[in-house]
Amino acid sequence: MRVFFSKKCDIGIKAVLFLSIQEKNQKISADTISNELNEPREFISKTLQELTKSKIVASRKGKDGGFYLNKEASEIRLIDIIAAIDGLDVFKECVLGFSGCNIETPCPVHDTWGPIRERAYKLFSTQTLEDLKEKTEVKIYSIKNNLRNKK
Amino acid sequence: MRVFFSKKCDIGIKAVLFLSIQEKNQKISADTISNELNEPREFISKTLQELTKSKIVASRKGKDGGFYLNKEASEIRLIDIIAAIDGLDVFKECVLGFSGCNIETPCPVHDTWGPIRERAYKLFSTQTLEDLKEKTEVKIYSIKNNLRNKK
DNA sequence: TGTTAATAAGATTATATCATCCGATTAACA
DNA sequence: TGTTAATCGGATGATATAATCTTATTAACA
Repeated sequence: MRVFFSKKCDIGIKAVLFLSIQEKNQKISADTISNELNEPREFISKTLQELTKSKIVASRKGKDGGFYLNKEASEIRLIDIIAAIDGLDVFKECVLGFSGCNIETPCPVHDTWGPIRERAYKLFSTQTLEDLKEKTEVKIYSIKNNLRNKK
Repeated sequence: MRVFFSKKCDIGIKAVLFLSIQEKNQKISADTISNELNEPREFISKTLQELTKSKIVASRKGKDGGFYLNKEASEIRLIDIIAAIDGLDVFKECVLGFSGCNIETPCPVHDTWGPIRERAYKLFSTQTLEDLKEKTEVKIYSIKNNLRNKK
């Protein structure tokens, strides 16, 4: 079930996080990422293709090909991935779906939602993948272990 | 485009807010609500039917029938409507869609997202429709005026 | 008691999102 | 230079959500 971002966006974030903890410029196949994250291979591949258009990742065809980060991990933020896939409407539109919700004609929770949304935006826009690296490693290794235990 | 809740949930909230500023126990037809909120009549009616099951609103068939609040406005919170339609997963599940995101195996933003989510939950669960009444009136009248100006 | 105007409820259609499939292209390397 | 293994990109299928339609039921009231 969707929480805040679309499934595709979730997948994109996970896949890019996975790439961010690999050796620099190492090419990783969609197949590998799929196995490690336990997400459909084609969905991973489609989503990463989309992210190559916004220059966040790059890809290489052919044998030993795969995906890799197109910038330094310290130059990529989660908000860049979100902007590329879902867009930033979630940080702009009215939380109750009212049209024309702004300071002149605010919805009943406009004032209270504003700061929350701002804080969320900060969360995704201040930290870089480099900042998140340790936490990312811990989480991604736990997925792998979890899968092993289930077999 | 979806922001935080489903379209149906948005519609439910708007419709119940609309009912909350009517004279007590006055029955309002789905048709009227549809016109005032500028939303599809059938969608309004379907959604309110769903909310009758959770006893938030009540309805009366036949001539002069319609929908009305089943409780005092001071006893209904936005979270009650959200729980009835979308459920409360949005306040529980991992914002990045990681499975098993908890204190033991947290996702990279688990710690920072927690307080934001909590604040959002508070926003929807502490204020009642009665508390929001004035703001609701202002917003809903602005929709009507906006529509008139467009004609 | 018949007409009218409303919701109720089930069925259906439309749209967006999610997921998969397959042929074309590409590059490594034997 | 042929084989292999990867992405690319277009097409398609599946599912969930959104929106509509249709018929039944209900209640007011002339």
